[in-house]
Amino acid sequence: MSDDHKPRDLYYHDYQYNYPHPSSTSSSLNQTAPSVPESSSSHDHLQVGFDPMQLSFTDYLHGSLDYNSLERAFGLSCSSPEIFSSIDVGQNNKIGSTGNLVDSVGSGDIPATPNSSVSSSSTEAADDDSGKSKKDEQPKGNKPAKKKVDKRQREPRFAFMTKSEVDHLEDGYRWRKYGQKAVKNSVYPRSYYRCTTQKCTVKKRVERSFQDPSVVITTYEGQHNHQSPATLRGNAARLLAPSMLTSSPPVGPSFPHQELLLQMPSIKDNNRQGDQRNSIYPQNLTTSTLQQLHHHQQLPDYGLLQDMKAMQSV
DNA sequence: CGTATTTGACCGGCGC
DNA sequence: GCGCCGGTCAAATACG
Repeated sequence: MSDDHKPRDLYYHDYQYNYPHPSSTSSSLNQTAPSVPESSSSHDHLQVGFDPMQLSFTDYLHGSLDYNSLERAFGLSCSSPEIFSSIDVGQNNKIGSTGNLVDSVGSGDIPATPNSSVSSSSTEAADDDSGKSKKDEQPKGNKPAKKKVDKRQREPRFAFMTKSEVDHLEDGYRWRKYGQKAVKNSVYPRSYYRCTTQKCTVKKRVERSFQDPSVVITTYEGQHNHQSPATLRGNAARLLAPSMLTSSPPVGPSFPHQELLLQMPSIKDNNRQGDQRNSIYPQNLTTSTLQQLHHHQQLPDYGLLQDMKAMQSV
């Protein structure tokens, strides 16, 4: 009962934002890329000079509108086997391989900079196979009329590894926690969130790496079909400090600035087999890139471009 | 009082 | 066929 001493709270390290000023921790992403072992060797190791000032974590979320396109845009087709193999959700697993996942990053990719946060991410082709689709809306208690219609209708996933003190990162959207489960290879539980927007079916999982507690793995599943509450209140600003604009969660002062090491996982299967073609370090994710995506995919506006433009103007 | 979170149970896929 | 495990539900509880 109560509330304060639940063991689980331990997992939620105090929500403290020790993050320095964004500007102070900008750019270091490049440093992570190189740490990737042999990997790149000769392939296109896209090193991402991800500039937080141009694109924020939130943007990635928006970018998730179309993982495939992003993938394409980034030229992901190559990569570092190591990171990918572990992060790759390809098989019927889930990014849950926390241990490995983090290991890759935590071991050498992540600068031990306490203040700076680094994250990596990966997407999963819509062709997910876990097939855990069980029931989407039918009550489980009763006899569901339809059983497995949408058998494998899994949404694409997009995972982020973020070095952060807070488990639940503010991304501008409102989430409702609907479950928490202990993960097999981790002492930390995995939390399940769902976008609170009515028709939005986006879900996200948040778990902390047990090997490196400072790393939080956030996996987004699905695409928002609406603008983020934060966006509605202000674009540019939101990108820099989403939480400040979100009136909802009483979170800290600002979103811990992080640099992302984006990893687009392979579309899983296909021909990869532990080879070498998966992962990546995205190139600079610039406005143009997004615009391209936007254009190619004819994505709804969702304010993404506006955001980007706003950012540029800033 | 309304909303969000917690938490145990349940479901279904997968590997053995 | 059985057990394990991830994912989700929903009642109970906490909180503002």
